[in-house]
Amino acid sequence: MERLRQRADFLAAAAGVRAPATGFVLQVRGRGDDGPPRFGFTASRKVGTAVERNRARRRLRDVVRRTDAADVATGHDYVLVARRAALSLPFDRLVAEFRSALRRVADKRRTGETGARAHRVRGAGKTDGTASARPARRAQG
RNA sequence: UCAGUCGGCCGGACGGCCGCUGCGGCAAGGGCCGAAAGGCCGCCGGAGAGGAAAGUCCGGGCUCCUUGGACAUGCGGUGCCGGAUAACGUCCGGCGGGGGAAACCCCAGGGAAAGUGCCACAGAGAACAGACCGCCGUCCCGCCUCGGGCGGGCGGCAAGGGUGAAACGGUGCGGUAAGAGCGCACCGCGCCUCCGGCAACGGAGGCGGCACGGCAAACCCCACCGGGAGCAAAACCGAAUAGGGGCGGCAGGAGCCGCAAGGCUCAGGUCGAUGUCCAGACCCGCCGCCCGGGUAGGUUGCUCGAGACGCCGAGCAAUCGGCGUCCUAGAGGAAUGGCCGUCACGCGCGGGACCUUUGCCGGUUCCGCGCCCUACAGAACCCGGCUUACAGGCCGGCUGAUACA
Repeated sequence: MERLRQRADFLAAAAGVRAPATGFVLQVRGRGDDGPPRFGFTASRKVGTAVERNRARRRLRDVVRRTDAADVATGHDYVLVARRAALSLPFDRLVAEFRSALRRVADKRRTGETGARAHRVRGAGKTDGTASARPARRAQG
């Protein structure tokens, strides 16, 4: 997994498409090339103390690591902004939320529209039933 | 065993799957990103948060700044004595004062006879203090139920009451009209001498009749210490763009001066919604190359150090010396983890057995289920301290009580 390091990259992603969830807010920006996707993680002071911020960032990092491939587009930067719930939510729930958020973001980018379509997309994310199938396939490879 | 007190230590364990960071070794040829500097990509091995990593309150190392140094002034800090230390406001050992039955704990603990200032309220009186109640008189006046009493005047008194944080030292005896260091003894206080101690200070003796209230976290005085900023310090490498300097090539209307270089004048272009005129400001060339400063960015600084552990020695101790062994996190939108299982510890609920009891309560142990699945908390240049936070647990010293021997 390639990580975002420069402050400018984070600022650019913040201006892109966003998809809120209980545990985090996902922000995506197309870079305009076809390199590998990159990920950044942010946990502000609002999340809690230094210990809690580190823990939130590490959990989100592993959420991304276990999801990989499929819904992630090449040539895009993804930033996960941690919320306080990222500390207490069950891990499986976070993984499901991340898949849902990825799908919503992809829809938004395809239609070029935001706002009105978000309701339908959020409903589609809840019916996602492939949560347990993906890690199993990973184990074979 | 219980109660208290002081000090030290630990602060989950094991395993599975999947990851991260840097180090060492092996490979050494290539690929990718970038304009460059530089970065990333392979396999194996071992390593990877704390006692406070925290607050950023003191003290240092290190780096840069004032050209460098000295002194003075100002400002800030510290404040019993001795020792430890690189240094400290830290630590150790003492001294003095206060608390406790004791172990032990607490103290911002220099100077108030260098000066200035403040001491509210209450109270009669508060800093060369003071008669409100009261006590006393062989003094004077008046009245009466007349060897006495009452009231008033004059005078004496700081013992008692009352106020206050504090009232010209306390207790006792003598003394007196009543009283008072007025006199005496003891205690306190001040001064002097001697003795003990490196010293803070302690002890003894003598003298003084008591003067010298408190506040210096009020100004101040005295002694000692301190230049400022901080790793986003700082060093090196180094784009794009704008601007600076230099070199070369090409272009350069008209007139005048000049051999020439060049100079002057008139033209030329840009500026306001547009055009003309006037005034003003600016440009007064274009292209290529080179140089230096410097921003983004990159690399270094970055972990071998007042280092850790063990043994021996010195010292009451803080600590110091010697010898041996070891290398023990180095990130940078920030690695040191995520998920799961088993176990331990703790807490709660239910049940069984045993001890105790009339019984309840209580204690021990076993089983099952549930909870927390750990508290406080995450290195950010590095050390020495201080302060604050902390579930639970372990060990030891000392004091007191009880039991046994």
